[in-house]
Amino acid sequence: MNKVEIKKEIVLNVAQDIFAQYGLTKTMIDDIAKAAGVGKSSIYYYFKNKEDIFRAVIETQVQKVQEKIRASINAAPTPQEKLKAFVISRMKSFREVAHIYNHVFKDEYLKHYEYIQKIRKDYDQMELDLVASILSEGINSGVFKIQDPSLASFVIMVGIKGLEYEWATSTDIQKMEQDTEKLFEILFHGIMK
Amino acid sequence: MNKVEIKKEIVLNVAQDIFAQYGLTKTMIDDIAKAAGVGKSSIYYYFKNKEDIFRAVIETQVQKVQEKIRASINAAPTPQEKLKAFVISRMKSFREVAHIYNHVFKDEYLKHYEYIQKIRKDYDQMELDLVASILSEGINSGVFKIQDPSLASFVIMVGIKGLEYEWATSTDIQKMEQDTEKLFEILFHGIMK
DNA sequence: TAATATATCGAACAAATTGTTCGAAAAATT
DNA sequence: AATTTTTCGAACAATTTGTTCGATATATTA
Repeated sequence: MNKVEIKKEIVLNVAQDIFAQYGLTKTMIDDIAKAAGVGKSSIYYYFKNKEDIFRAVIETQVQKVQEKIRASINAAPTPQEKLKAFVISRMKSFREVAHIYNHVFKDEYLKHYEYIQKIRKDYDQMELDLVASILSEGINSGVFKIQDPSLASFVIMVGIKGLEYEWATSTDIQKMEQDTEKLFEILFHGIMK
Repeated sequence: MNKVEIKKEIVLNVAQDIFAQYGLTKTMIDDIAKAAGVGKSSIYYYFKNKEDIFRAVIETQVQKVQEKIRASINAAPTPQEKLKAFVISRMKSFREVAHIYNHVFKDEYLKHYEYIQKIRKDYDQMELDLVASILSEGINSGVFKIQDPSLASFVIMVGIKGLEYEWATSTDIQKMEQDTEKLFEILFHGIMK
């Protein structure tokens, strides 16, 4: 990582915190510049404009969430446990980025419809593929009996998203994991051979 | 409370939340108006300007903190327990208004030096008087041996403020109360007859 | 009901804010 | 020493936003 990339990283890190607290519109370039310890105009040496920084922050966040989820799935041995790992890891990661998540998907989603929508859509598709691949693996190894994996993963994702609100308001992670366990107990007995 | 006062109260309540989150400068009149469900210009029927709302919010907060502290002192039977009640109640109240407290006394204290300084000064004086009166009561009832109550209360207040940072960063209220207990154990044995 | 007072808001404006550009000056590299 | 890379102050343009004002709606009073 060369010098420019390091500086970019620094700016991105402070921008992440400030955006998380204030959102896109209420964050000023000078806020970021001051926090990063550089002049306001220097920011434009690294990024095209404010939205460019915001986009980079969001993309970094999304990528980190993806990586965490993938890692926890890979660490799980069986398809059943992979599914559980996916749900729990997703839940935890979302809680970690809850602040910026609120700004992106609630406060200001109207103004920046286009590219936020695209990021969201891409992310949703990636999750769908992930779940579908877990299900396929389960079918191949003979533990799941599913006719249409992509349909099943769609249903699973819809279910998870339906629980999002409940998870967002709860503070007891252990209880959430227990609830997830219960959910999957029912789900597994519906699809297991 | 008449209609105007009720509306003022509503505006003040939403303004409190928004100021707590964004601070004075980053809060827009329209944010408050939208949250209160009124037109932007209607706000000016109730308040002179933005700072007027901010000042009212701060004053309300300060007053509520004062009331809580006074109530808990009155509920305590002995001077020793009144002192303890003061410290613990103050600590808890400050934690409750921590968000707005940060904005008022950290982020923007330079811009609005004059009246924030005055509010702070008045509040400090009130606390000083409160502690002094508790000490006086203790002296009169013969449980405290103090030459100069106002000097002693000044020292106590300085001590409490010195602990503020530690309290602000800690999340374990029970531990904080235990620490306070220890502090007062020492203090009491120094001043008790 | 008519008349008066109270309450609300849209539109417009002035002032301030702030994202962005640009050229010059450091700092680093060749 | 020359050239390239990096940084930033100052200025500008565009936007934002606090505030005003007159008109309209709603409530009150006579």
